[in-house]
Amino acid sequence: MADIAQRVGVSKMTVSRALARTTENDRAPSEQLRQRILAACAEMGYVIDQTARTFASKRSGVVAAVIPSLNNSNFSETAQGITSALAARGLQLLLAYDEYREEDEERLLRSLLMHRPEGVILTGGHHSAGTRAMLQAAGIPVVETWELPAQPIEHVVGFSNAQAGAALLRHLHAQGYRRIGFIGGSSERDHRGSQRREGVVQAMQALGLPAQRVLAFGEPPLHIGHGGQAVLQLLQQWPDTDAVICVSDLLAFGALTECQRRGWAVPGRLAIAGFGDFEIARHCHPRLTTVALDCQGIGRSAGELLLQAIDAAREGNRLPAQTITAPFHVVQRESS
Amino acid sequence: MADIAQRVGVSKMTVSRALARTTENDRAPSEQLRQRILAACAEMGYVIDQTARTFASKRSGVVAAVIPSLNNSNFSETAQGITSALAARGLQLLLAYDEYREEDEERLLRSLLMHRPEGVILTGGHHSAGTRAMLQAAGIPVVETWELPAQPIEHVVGFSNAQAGAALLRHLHAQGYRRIGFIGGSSERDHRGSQRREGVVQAMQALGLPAQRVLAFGEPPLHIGHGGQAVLQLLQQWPDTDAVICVSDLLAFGALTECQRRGWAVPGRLAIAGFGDFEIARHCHPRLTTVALDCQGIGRSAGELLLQAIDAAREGNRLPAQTITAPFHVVQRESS
DNA sequence: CTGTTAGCGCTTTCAT
DNA sequence: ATGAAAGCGCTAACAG
Repeated sequence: MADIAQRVGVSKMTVSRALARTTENDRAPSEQLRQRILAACAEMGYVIDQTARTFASKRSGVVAAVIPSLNNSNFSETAQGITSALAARGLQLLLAYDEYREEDEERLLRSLLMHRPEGVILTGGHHSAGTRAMLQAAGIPVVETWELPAQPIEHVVGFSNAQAGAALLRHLHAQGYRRIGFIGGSSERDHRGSQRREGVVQAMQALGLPAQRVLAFGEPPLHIGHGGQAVLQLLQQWPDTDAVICVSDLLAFGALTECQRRGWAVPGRLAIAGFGDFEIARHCHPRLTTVALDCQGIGRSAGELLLQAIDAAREGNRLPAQTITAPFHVVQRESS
Repeated sequence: MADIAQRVGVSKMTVSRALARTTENDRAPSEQLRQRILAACAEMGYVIDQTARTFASKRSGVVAAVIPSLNNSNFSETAQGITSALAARGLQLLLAYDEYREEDEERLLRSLLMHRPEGVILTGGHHSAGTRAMLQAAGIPVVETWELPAQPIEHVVGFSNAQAGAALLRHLHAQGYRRIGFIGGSSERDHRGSQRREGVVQAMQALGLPAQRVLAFGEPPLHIGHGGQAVLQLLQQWPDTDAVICVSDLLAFGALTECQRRGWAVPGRLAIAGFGDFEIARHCHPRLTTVALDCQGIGRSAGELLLQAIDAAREGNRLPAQTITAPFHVVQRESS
């Protein structure tokens, strides 16, 4: 920066101001001078050192987020939503993923906090005491997403996975299906999946349906392949099943193709419904009945909420804890 | 850190050494003391400030990568491969994506370089003069992936997309198909797609096949839906086409389901082949003939290569430019 | 609109 | 094995 300053014939401080966003009590140099300075930077290939800037200003310009997996289009869409919200204000997203290993979340969060993010976005509402303590100590705003936690850390942008599951079950019931099964993951690692299952089971019971046809199959992250194996097991165990709800569209698609390979008509022999409205659900044949979510919208809202909280924090205030409920709706398609 | 030091009754420097990895000329305190220091950190919720550490040591512990899109499983697998290679050495991945807008790459790279990464991984081999200049000025090791650039910036982990396209064309030819079409993106934005197309066209010509059935359809990122529209247009224009190569499995899947909706047998009426061996290609019905790549392996190799280069740089040396060729192979499945 | 001074929290270097 | 001093590149605060 000193080199640039010397080259242009001004002080370091003027260069600093030309490269920074203008604040109220620290006004920018003239536009003409600024252009000369930018030109000098470009010529010399100078890129300002964000590390030093962060260090001096105590503002990292970074937001940290933890998602379960990159390889799930739902979460990568949420990440894109976050990115777009932050980009509008020049903040960077530092993204980490734990492949559904929640025991890793703490370690991951620690290494994220070392980078002094100005805010944190988490997926889900189940977090260890250690995680909560670290966030508390960091004293930065937090948004939890994708669920509606009973005891939120602070802000929330989510929806009730249980209600969404129940809505889908009631939809199939209204279509006339009565011997409905559910396929999900075998562990408690995927809390959102478990909540959907509970919502489905409760809705079954409320409608007086038998609620045994519930299969826990495979460890998250669940892939397409799991769906095929699971549907075979389901039909072997309860051959008269007439419809199945899958914990995600990926599983539903796997179930669908397995049925096609066996020559079982979907929805004639078995109706299939998924969850998430993945791109594949809108395009496979037959198209999948599913629950549509605005994944990118969840990310965008979370990002915008965090921006508000960060703005407040920069001015020494604290944004009161907010909970934003994201919409979902059942989409009726050809598979049921 | 001073607080911790005071609490334990040592100097800041001893705390610093307890928290740092031991270097040769700067040895760690006794294990017992170290444990006392770590305990004090945990008690006080202290997390070391990576910003200050980076600033003082001139080592960020960060590697930056640019991929075209998060929403493409090929690239997110590569990102996972990079992450796993870096994690082994405690380095963080700072990931950015440009949604195939190469004009954004420069802007993206600038904001990445501000974080003073110790190395950079790029996707593809087509980069602007500005990008090259910035990387040159940054003086850090660079790995390009997913292509074999004619003039690499430095290191490369990739494969020839043209050869891969040609191999797939020859495979279909060997199966007996003669009126083969190609569906790809309409712009030059996706260089890898263009290279595949060129490989396919050259192989057609080499085999004496007519090479007109080449459709450029839609702007990247191409989705499943594009495949369906494109295959309709292809068959409308050249009704006697007996096989089609799609620039990615996503397009191929879209083409497949469109055929199914129209009642066209695949491969009876039209054989379909994709590219990338996405999960969907292994599970749809019929399964897709495609070109399999080790996406995660590309990421892991790129990460490991970069680690070597970073190690060399830390010791003041420079790793000679290396090119690693990643494998691909045609996978014959039911769709052709 | 521009400049000067001090210092952010840590590691490097050198000393003991 | 541990400590003291210096300083990394930038911005805040204040001065003009």
